[in-house]
Amino acid sequence: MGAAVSVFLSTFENKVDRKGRVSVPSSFRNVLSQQKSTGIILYPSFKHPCLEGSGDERIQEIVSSIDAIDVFSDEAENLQTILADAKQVSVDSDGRVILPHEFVVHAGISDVASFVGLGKSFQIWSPKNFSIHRQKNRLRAREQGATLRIISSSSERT
Amino acid sequence: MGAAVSVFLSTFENKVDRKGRVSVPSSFRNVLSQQKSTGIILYPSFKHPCLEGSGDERIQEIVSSIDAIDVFSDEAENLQTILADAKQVSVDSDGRVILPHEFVVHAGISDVASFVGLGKSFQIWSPKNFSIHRQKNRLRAREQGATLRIISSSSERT
DNA sequence: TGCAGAACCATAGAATTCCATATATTCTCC
DNA sequence: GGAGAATATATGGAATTCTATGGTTCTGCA
Repeated sequence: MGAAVSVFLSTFENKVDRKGRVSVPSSFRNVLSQQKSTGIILYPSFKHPCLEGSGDERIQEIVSSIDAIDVFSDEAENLQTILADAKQVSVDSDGRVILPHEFVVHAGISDVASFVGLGKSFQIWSPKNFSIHRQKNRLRAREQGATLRIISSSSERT
Repeated sequence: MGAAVSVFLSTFENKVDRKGRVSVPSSFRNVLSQQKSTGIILYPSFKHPCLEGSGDERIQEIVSSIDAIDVFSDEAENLQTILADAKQVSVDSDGRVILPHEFVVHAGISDVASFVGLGKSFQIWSPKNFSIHRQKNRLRAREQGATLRIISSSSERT
């Protein structure tokens, strides 16, 4: 077991079997258990052909956000859309989850899924789409000199 | 049984049979039983061609809201309209409810109903109407960047 | 008695749990 | 430091349980 970091980090490629099962990277599972999450929340990204994932305690935050604003506002409906599209998947005793079929389709996943750590959350991609996405991001980051900004913003918190 | 999150989540399409019976998604039933609801409260949505649903303790909240505001205000009348239009339906031993005929008509439901989780409450749509509604919302959410806002707001915690 | 609603089976398919194994990684003891 | 043991991870498959759904019977009420 690597030294436990409390954030989702790095990228892992795992196989998706015929039933849609896929192992959650063990380091991700450690983060989840630290968060006391009993499961994982997944929802299709608005922006990209991938899935957004996080511990299920995140759902409480979304629900609270909805409560805090006008129930009939666009904003509330945006957040509700996430809830409507989201699914909770439970991690089985072998550390696997089942990717719902619609999600597999949305992300263009066939037999391999890339788990991409983003700190507080993570994404699930098809390796192919992710490598394209990654290359685009790197190019842009280099042009914009994002490195400095990232370092300074991450230093706010342990 | 997946680890239960105590909110209505995700979307399920279930069949409505000739008698108007339809299965309540099992995860919704879990939320309801956690709330100690003996039944479900349904009322037609003002805004959309769909039904609003929740556990029956939600009615208490609406009643309190009415008490809290000016009895003769428009808002009070809106809330009272909800009470007047609402119906309680009971969940049978197989986990099904019967959708009242007027409600089926209001929502344009024929033989399939979509149960849409919105956190503390849920909606029931005809799949067709819902897919239109959903697409509109997703487009708007994408433009308004709902995803980013959630991620950043949750990262302030803990 | 006839009808509508409720309770009661029955079952196919889906989802969850359990078991087995290959591979990689870490530990231990020499 | 290194060989082998013990552990952990990823992955495939089988067995079991749960859910959704159709049909039938029962019951109260007009």
